[in-house]
Amino acid sequence: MRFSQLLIPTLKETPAEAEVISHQLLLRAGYIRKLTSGIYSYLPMGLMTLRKIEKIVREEMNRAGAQEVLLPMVQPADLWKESGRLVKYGPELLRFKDRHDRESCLGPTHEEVITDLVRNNVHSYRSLPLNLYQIQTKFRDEIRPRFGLMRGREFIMKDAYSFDATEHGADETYQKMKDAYSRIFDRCGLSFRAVDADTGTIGGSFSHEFMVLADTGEDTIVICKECDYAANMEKAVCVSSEPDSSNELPLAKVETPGKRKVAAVTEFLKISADKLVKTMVYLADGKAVAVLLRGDHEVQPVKLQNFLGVNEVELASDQQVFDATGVPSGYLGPVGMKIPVVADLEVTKMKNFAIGANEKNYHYIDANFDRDFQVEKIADLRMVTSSDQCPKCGGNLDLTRGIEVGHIFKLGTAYSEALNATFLDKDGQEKVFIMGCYGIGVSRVAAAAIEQNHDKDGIIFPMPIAPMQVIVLNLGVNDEKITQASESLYSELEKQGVEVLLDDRDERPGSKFKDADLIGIPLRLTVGKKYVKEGVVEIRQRASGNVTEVQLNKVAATVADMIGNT
RNA sequence: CGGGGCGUAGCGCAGCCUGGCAGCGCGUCUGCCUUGGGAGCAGAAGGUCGCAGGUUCGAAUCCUGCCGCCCCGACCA
Repeated sequence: MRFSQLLIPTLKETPAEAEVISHQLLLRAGYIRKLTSGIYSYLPMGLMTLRKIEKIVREEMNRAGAQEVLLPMVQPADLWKESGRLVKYGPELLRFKDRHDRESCLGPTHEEVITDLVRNNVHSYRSLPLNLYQIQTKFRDEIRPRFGLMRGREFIMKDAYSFDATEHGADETYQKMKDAYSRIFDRCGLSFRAVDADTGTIGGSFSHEFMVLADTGEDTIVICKECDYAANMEKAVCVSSEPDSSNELPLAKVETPGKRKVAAVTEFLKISADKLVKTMVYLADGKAVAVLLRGDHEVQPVKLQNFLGVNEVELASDQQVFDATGVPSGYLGPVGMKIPVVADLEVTKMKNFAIGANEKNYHYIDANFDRDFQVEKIADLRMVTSSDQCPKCGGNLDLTRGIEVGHIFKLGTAYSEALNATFLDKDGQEKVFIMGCYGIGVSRVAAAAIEQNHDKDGIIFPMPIAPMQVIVLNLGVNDEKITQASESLYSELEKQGVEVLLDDRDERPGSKFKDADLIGIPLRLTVGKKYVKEGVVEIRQRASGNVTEVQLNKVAATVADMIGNT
């Protein structure tokens, strides 16, 4: 393809609206343009990259035995009523009425549609297992779209759904998908980890997220430095300390005038934060519940939410705390607490700690669990910290940022039961399908790849997902010899099946070099002065900056070699 | 939805406080010149100053309402 004829509107300056590097570079390199908040047009270069990613996804999905389908984007609301998600999914599901006043919605995901398809067309265990996938535009009316392709409202997703006859089979399918995903992200040249994750609104029994490691990621993940343990913060298991074996001292009430925050109380009492238990009040679906936590720990809201079995937890305001407990916030404690109390596991290991006395300006010291108070339930409710130990091997943990590019769920029978999707098993019994679902944010992969591969000059695409493999710079469009060499090189490479972009624009060399760096094509061939003088073409690798000069007739072979090796 | 910021040429911005000819840089177009890291000179095109209303002799500027965009938070594959 010729640069002069392609729509590649590169920008010299960074658009003000772009905050993260992938967004900035996608705009500057002419890959995408915004239509409105969270909704983007893909220009030729952007689309080429998406197609590259899709190709890898298709190959690996097909290899894993999945079949490609294409499901409707517009879906009847009735189907969502049937699954119970019309309400549960919330305003993120874009709803509208058609001309006949029929309630419809734009598909944010396709569990309902696929389950409907399968229940109507698959009736026997003989057809199982079955794994169907599609690559399609999804629409989710995100509360706050941001960071360009990282969190759009409209985005391209590969979603797959599996149907198995047995638990064992479903687990095997899940593992197959996990392996396929690892191969996909490997082939995309990404540095990633598969982490234990919460199942969220999709539901199901367990799941893994595939996280690309990047500082601009929206999620924090915890990874073990010594073994392969990795988990989302919402799921990371906190290993509690050995129980403190000190002798229990008598409970004593002390005056702590105006000391409310952990830092103020511990300073006043001359103790460290790990010798204090704080009492946090949360509203769980509107009902107040107190959570006990070591002073230097934080509540992990999703753990709390799942533990309590509620849809929503929210930290109570000072006023709400007072209304619920009759105690001003800052002096709350478990002794004589009016609302239900749950405790983080770590609290049960502590001895002789300080707590609020449920009375303004007073705390207790040398409180002890069980002796001085009881709680309703105990669980791992806190946020893991970098000083925690790996639950698997006891090694040191690292907290790092990640971009979620894939998420796989073992759904179990949640949808097949809701939609009554059944098959006849070997034994003649009617059974519900055991399902799994598996998503990849294709457009997000492109953004994640850029977050991970760029420098001050622009994008550095890994070869497998670069829009093109090679760019040829004709530095003398008005010089017959240079132009002739560029053209013959261009057509020779194309003949060999190399994806090549010829910069045949009448621009000065500087602009061509800058643009080539910006758009991130892995190999750059320069035909210019040196060709006229010495008959050589310069080959430069975008990633390493390594330069080699070779005679014109050897270029194609050298390039083919380099592509094979990247 | 809460908090903050912004909206002036394709892009980046100044002008607004203190009302009085619509500006700058880059880009675009034409010509000359130049050709290995976003050159130079000369000329040109391009604006409903987000929209609506108000105040005023006069509004990009002051007031009111609305719309849109970005960031933080809550929320979310």
